[in-house]
Amino acid sequence: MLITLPKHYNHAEILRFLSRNEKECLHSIKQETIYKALEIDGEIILFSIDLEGNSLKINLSDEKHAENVKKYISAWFDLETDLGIFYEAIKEDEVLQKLCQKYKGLRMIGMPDLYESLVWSIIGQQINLSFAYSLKERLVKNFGKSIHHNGETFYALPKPSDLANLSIEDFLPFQFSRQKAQYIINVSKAFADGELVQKDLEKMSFEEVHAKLVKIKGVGNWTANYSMMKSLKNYDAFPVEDVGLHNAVKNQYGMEQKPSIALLHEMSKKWPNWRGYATFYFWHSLLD
DNA sequence: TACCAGGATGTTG
DNA sequence: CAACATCATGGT
Repeated sequence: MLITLPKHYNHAEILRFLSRNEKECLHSIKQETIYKALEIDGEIILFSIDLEGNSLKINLSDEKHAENVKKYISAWFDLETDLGIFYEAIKEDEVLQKLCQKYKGLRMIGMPDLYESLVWSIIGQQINLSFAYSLKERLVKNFGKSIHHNGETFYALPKPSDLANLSIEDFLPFQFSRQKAQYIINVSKAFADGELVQKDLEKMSFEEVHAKLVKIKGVGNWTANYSMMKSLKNYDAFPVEDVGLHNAVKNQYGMEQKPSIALLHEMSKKWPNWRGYATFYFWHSLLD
């Protein structure tokens, strides 16, 4: 199966982003081939992605899920967005424009599954990324399904129902704080009980979705915006409290101190309608 | 060793 | 409503 690539597409930068942490367990990369396992309808499937000319070549463990996988990859690598519009929108900002030239064709690597982005952002709250990856790895390997291929094991994210009925104590051996464990249980219950349905949220306004998300204990403004930009294609969702964004902005603009929230709101006026995409590009600059 | 980490919530003044 | 405490531990 082939997926034709859009106008601006930079596979090298996408690979660089996907390789940013060795402990990443929800996909893996060997010899520039990307592997990912997904749980669909209770069964686990594995697919791989290779760049081939102006297309992505996809190999599947089970052809009957071809359409699902194609849609997944399109959302994961954000293949539908016209990046030219983004680059045009931010041209008033010379610093960001320079980043856009440097990473031209980098697409926002999303999380097509809203549950994944919520769990991941809760894990990442207030701890360093390295530790966050360790926590995610323990969660996935202990509660997620896995599939073997060529002597390797690939893991899929646990489903909400896998975690919804756990207790806080079940998380403690994996070094989750009680608070973090409770937050993840809260989100899992919201999905398992049908309180959050991604397909429904995709039709709602920013304000409606934001309100529904922050109603869950453990989901604040940062988490809601992070998930909306990574999973709901809300490219203006702005996780303004993000420490990584603060550090990247400080570096890129050569500031003495990290910017305040108020200053970031002011600066982001030069990224109209694309504050989330801008944030993603700033995050990417941390890999340089 | 102290301080920070891709925050959120509850309490206090 | 703003400031502070708490979570809890890895990384530097």
